[in-house]
Amino acid sequence: MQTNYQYDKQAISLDCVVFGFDGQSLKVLLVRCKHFSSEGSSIGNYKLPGSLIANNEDLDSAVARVMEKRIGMRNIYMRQMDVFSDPKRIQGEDLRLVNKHYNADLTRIITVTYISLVKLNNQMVSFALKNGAEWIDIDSVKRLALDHNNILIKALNHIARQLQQEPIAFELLPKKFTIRALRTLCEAIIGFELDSRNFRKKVLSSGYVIPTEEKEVDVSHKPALYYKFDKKLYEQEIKRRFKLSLRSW
Amino acid sequence: MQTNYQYDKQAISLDCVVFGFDGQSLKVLLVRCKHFSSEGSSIGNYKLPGSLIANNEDLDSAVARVMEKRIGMRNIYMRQMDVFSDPKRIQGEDLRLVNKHYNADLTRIITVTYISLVKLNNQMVSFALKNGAEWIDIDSVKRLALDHNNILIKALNHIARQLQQEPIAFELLPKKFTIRALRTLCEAIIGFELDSRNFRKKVLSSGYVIPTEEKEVDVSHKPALYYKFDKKLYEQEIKRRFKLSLRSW
DNA sequence: GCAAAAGTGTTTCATGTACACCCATGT
DNA sequence: ACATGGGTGTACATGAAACACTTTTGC
Repeated sequence: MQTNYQYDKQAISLDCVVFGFDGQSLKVLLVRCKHFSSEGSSIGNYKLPGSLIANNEDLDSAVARVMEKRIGMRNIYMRQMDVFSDPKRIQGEDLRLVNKHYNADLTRIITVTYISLVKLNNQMVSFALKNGAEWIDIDSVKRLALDHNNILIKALNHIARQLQQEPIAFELLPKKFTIRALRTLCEAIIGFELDSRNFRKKVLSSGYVIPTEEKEVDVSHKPALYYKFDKKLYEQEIKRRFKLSLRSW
Repeated sequence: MQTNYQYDKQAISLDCVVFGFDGQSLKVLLVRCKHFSSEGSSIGNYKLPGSLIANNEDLDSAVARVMEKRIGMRNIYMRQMDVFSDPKRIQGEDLRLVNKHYNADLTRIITVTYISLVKLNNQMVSFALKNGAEWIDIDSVKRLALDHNNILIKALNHIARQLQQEPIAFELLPKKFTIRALRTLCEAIIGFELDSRNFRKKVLSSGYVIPTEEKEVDVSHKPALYYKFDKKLYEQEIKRRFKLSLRSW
């Protein structure tokens, strides 16, 4: 392979895997891409929301810009995941369509992927539909544009691991939630069932999931208490555990 | 802020934090940057090894290329860390010097950072010196070029976390090592001391640190056995634990 | 009364932590 | 003999896993 030292035909893009939870199942925000599709292109009906990076913006701002457009909010949870840099990840007809869309003449695009987590509600579902996007059940995702299926799979693995270390679940839940909702969410992310009794104990012994005064209503079983996540207590816990772990290993 | 949609003056670079361990202390590979320094530039005497990305190479190949140049080997441990994308991370005189060096006309550079781990020996120390680089003790690192101090600090935190999850320590140790060497390395990375007796038990109970027949010689205390890391056994262990964790939480 | 999920308690076992003590070597 | 680190063993606390049992609701 001959090394090509031309630096000015490359662009950086971002692609964002936005997860949402509606109390039942884990969903991902996908954008319909009729503009892109054409004969000879591998681009399917859906892609992840994303954008090229403008010259004077940093990645976090660019993600906020895309989120504003697609879900109408800026202040949501987002974290960098990975960089996909295979020079052949977009080429041929796909590359031509992208260049046409952005009025550019690029030879390759490196993409930085992000993960976002949002508390899903009906308003957001209709906002997405009005803006060319759709919340699709994780288990029903079909062929996506470009290498976006790869990115989605990596993102799912990523949050499954992260879930065991950081309190990301609460980014996906409403302020008040039942232990059952939390468990259903965790099960949806990790892909297998948990013992509800041990799960409850583990969660409550964490010290930062706090009961409220409210109960479920109109359920055909014993109504569950609603709980909330106390971020300040969480941060105190983290500090306390860190100190303990300093003593010895 | 006005969004500037010019996409062709951006470049992607990589910067690599290469850690090495010589049995005593943790070191990082730094490159002397006399070419870059000038009045008005924030670029100091040292920077992390790195490069712009050529049009037809992916990031992993580019890292391998840089490693070949700086330490004379391609097949070493390397993993992507983070992307630094602040448009102002390189500007003014710094940017001018970079453009001059690469004969380019860029307005901003986004950098993808990598972490590499190598088994350090005397040959490598002299190879580095011959090639404009130097292995510097982690505790003695001064002001680096651009935002490279930030990158180094993030990398250190990153491996300290990673150490508790993955067997990265063995990438930094020779094939045969004493438990003490392993502990000294871990202490250097996490920054505090560990109980030697419990550490030994934890390591040996892992199942994949295996005693050899050899002992230390010429030490003024009971000579320690040399051990080795068995990667195959490690992978079996991982699978076994994964199965266990599937049962319940 | 029955189904369904909430919520409590108990037993068992594995792992982490602290620390006492003996062993082999060079000086 | 003694200093130094290697190596073994033990006691205690903490937490995970499995599972029995009671409680509260709608039907």
